[in-house]
Amino acid sequence: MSDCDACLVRNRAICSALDADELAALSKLGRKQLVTRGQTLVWEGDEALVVANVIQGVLKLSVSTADGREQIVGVVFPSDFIGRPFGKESPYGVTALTDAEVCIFTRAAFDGFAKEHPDLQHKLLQRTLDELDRARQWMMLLGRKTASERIATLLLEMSNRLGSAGCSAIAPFLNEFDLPMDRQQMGDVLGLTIETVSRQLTKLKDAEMIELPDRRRVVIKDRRRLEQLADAA
Amino acid sequence: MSDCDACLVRNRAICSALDADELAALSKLGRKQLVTRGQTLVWEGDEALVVANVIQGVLKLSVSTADGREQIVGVVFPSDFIGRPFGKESPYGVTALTDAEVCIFTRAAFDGFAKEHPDLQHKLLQRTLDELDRARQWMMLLGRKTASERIATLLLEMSNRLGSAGCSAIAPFLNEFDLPMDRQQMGDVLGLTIETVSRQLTKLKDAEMIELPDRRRVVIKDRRRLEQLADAA
DNA sequence: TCACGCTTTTGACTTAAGTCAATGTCCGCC
DNA sequence: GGCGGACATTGACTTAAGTCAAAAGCGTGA
Repeated sequence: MSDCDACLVRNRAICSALDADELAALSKLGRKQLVTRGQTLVWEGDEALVVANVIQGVLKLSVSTADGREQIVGVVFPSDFIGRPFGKESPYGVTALTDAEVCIFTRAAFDGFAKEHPDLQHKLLQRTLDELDRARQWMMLLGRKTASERIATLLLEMSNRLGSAGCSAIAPFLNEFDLPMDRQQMGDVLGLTIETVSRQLTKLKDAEMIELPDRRRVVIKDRRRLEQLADAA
Repeated sequence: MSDCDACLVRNRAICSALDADELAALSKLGRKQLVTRGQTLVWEGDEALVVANVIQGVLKLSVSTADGREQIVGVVFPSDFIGRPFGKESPYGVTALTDAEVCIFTRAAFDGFAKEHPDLQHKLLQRTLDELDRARQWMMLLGRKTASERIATLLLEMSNRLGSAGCSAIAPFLNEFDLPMDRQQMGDVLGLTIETVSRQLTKLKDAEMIELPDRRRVVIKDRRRLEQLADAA
C-alpha cells in the first residue's frame, strides 16, 4: 500500500494509534482496493479471511434468512473498520452501497500485527464498544419504534454520520445530503417494506419536516421536530 | 475481594487472561457484590462508574423511550462482562433478572489496570466482538422474524447459553431449564407484547415442540423442528 | 425527443400483531 | 385452608404495517 500519510482517514481510523514506523510496517501488509457499488467484499457465512479500513464510500453489513428476507445490521462509513479479527467466520456479508475504497488486509496478517501492538487493539476495542452501543440503540428501534419514528431516526443518523465520519470536515451534522442507499435498502435497515418507507417519507414531506428534491437527496427542514419524532417522546 | 481461585467463573471470565499475580492485583481493586432480583446496578444514561464480571445469575441490559416502551438489548450470564470501559455514559440500564453475584470494579480502577494488561484487553476485545455478533443476529430477529420464529429462537438461545455459560458444566445445551425471565421480559427481549408471547408459547406447546410444566420451566421436546422454525426456513 | 427500464409512489385490500377486557392459575400469607 | 394479588392465558376487536397491483417519475441512450 502506498501512501498512508496522504490517507483521507489517517487521523480517524484505527491507524491513528500508530506512529510513523508502525504505520509503515502495517502498510506493507495491506493494499488499497476499489470496490464498486453492489460488489460484495465478504460473503455471509464465509470464513472471514480479510479485514479492512474504509477510506471512502459506504458499505452495508447484512444478514439473510434461508427464504430471502434480509436485514442490514450495520452501515459502515469512512474511517470505520470492517471484519472479524481473531477467528470466526463472518456472520454477515459486507457489500458496497456506493463505490468505495478500502484498505484491506488478510486476517492472518492483521491479527499477527495487532497482537504486537496493544495500542491498536485498544483503538479497536473502543471502536467495537461504540459499534456495540450503536447496534443496541438500533435494537430498540427495530423492537419498539413505529415506522415514522424509524424513518426519522435513520435520517438523523445519516445526517450525523455523513457529517462527522463522512468525507466533509468536522461538521457535527448535515442538513442536506444524499442518502447512500435506495428505498429497498432503507427498508432493510429499518425492518420495513419499501412501500412503508415510501409512505412515511411522503408523510414527513407533507408535514414539512423534510424535502426530497430527488430520489437520493434529503433536506432536513425542521430538525427539532424530526428529533422529537425519532426519540419517541 | 477474597478468593479468585475458588471463583466459579475463574476460567471463563476475562480474568482467565491473567496469571496468579496479576489476578491478585486485580482482585484488590474489586469486590464481590450480591444483587437481588429486580435490583438495578447501572441506570440508563448515568455515567458508567462501574464495570463487573457476572459470577452467578442473569441480568438484563435495557433501553427505554420517554413514553415507557422498553427493549431489552442484552442478557448477561455468568462469566460475562458488564459495563462500558473507557469513558462514556452507559446507554442502557443493567438490572438483575434473577438474584445474582457480581465482581464489581470502579471504572477508573479497571481502566487503569486494563491499560497495563494487554492480554486482558485482548480478551475483552474478543468478548465484545462476540457480543456484537450476537447483537447483530438479534437485529435480524427484531427486524425480520415473525412472532413464532422469535419465540423459537429465544428458547434455543436460552437453552444454549444456560447450558454452556450457565452454572452447569460444559453441556452444549439443555433440553429442560427455567427461564430467567417472566413473560413481560420475554416480550421486551423479542419486541413483542406479553399476549403475543403467551399465545405463541401455547401454539408451540400445542404443536408438541415444547412443554411448559410451570410458569418458568421449559422442556424442549422436538429440538429439530424448533430449530427449523427459528432459522426461518 | 422519445422510449424503455427501473425505482418510487400511490391505492385497495389483507393480515399479523397489538389492545382492551375477562378469566384463569398459582402462590404466599394471614 | 381460603383470600388476595400477581402473573398468565384466552377471547373479541382494532390497527399498523404488509401485500399485491397499478400508475407515475426519472434517467439513459438510441
